[in-house]
Amino acid sequence: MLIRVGSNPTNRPRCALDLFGGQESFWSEFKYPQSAEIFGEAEPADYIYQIRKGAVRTYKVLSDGRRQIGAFHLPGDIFGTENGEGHRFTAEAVVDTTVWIAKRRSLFAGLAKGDTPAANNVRRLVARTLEHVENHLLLLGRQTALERVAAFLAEMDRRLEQPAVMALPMVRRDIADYLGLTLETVSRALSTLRDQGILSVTGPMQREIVLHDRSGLARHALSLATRAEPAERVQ
Amino acid sequence: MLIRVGSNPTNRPRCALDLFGGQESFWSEFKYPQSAEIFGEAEPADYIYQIRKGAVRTYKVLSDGRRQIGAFHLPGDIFGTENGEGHRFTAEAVVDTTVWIAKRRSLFAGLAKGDTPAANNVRRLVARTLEHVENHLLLLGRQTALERVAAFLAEMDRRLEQPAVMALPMVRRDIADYLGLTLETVSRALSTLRDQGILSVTGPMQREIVLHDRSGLARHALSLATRAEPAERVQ
DNA sequence: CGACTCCTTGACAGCGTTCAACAGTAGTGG
DNA sequence: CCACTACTGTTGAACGCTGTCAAGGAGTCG
Repeated sequence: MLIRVGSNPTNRPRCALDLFGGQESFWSEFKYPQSAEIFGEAEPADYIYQIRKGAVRTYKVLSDGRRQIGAFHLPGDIFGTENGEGHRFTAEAVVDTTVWIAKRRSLFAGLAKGDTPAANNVRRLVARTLEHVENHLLLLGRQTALERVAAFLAEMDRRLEQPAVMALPMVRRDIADYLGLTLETVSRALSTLRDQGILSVTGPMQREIVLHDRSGLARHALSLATRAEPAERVQ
Repeated sequence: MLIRVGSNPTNRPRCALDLFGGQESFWSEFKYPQSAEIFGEAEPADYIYQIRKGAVRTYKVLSDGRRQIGAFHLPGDIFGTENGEGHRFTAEAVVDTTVWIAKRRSLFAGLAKGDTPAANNVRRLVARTLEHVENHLLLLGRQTALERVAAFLAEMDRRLEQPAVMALPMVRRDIADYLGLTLETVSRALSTLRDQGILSVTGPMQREIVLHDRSGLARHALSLATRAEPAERVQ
């Protein structure tokens, strides 16, 4: 149905997230069922969101249906921090998801009043967003399918704090649309890594990954060139 | 040699760019010859730059030499506005380039003091950067070679304000590294558009483009899905 | 049980890359 | 001025990575 489904917004837990540098702010808790749209592209950006539980994908869609997922957001992550007039992505719950929502007005009001700790935190947040999307440019423009999947797994492993079993919340098509591939290619890359002994794929829907060889994975996920050792242009 | 080559930084024209909302600031003029490095990845970001003349490319490089250009900057554009500790891109002059440079400290000092016009301008600048890079994600992840080249030409046409003859400052390899393609594929796409009568390629180095059919070009450069007309997923 | 979704795997095709040849241009030094 | 070299761009041919199409198994849900 993709309509906004929220719990009663009147129960507002007071949660002083460090985003505000000690200034207490009011956040409302909302719940979205799997595949529910949290906000749509070009909608006014009135709130910012922090995930308590679940996962969210933000994406753009071309007129013929091709989709590019810009990011996955996991518990603790803050999203919806667009600086402009409205959202530039659509946000959907990957699985049943609980978020805390705060009005942007209060946030930027504090920022405009010279609340430098809050301002710095917001800037750091935007900087992280920018850094992620810029690294993703390099992945989408210049890496092979195997490198992309390895980079994705390494990213998830890091963000989930290297669990013994990595439970991916998203389906193969989501991964594919995040990496600019097809779901078949993602599946094949996972099989390749499995055949190399780098990981195991388990779970009822094959969505649990056990990493046996993190350095082997890192060998597939490329690193940036260092200034000390200038890269020879291959071609 | 790629070392910083600057004119005497002591001559400082006073230029109140509207970035500061009327607050006058001091900018120094610098000149960089073709292919000179303006700043390197991970260098401290002490200055911001506005282009007076020429063009600049910002890029990342993988350890094996694969390069992804994140953006081209043209006269009037401001770049080097990273929020974090240091630059996350390398910036090079595409051709002989003149820039105005301002110290970041003065800029963010005004921002922290609650200078809301300046703060809003900086935010708008970062928002534009974010918007461009997010659209580029969609291009790199989900568009064909012809669509990418058409989108690039449409972008340059718009930014150069639809000149009769579009003089591209960058070589084919730069375009390819911006679009995630090879230079041969870029050349082939240009030939295809030429054979379709959409443009002509002229000039001594084939770097002058005359657009005959902008709507024909727009037909190749895809548009985002609209909310009113929900996209049927193709596959 | 039946319909549906999700995932894997195989066969094949195609788009873009790779490799190569050639032409035009710019820069350099005699 | 001209030869020489390096760089840039176009085009052709072949290859290969990834997409497309298809089949089948496993899990989920009513």
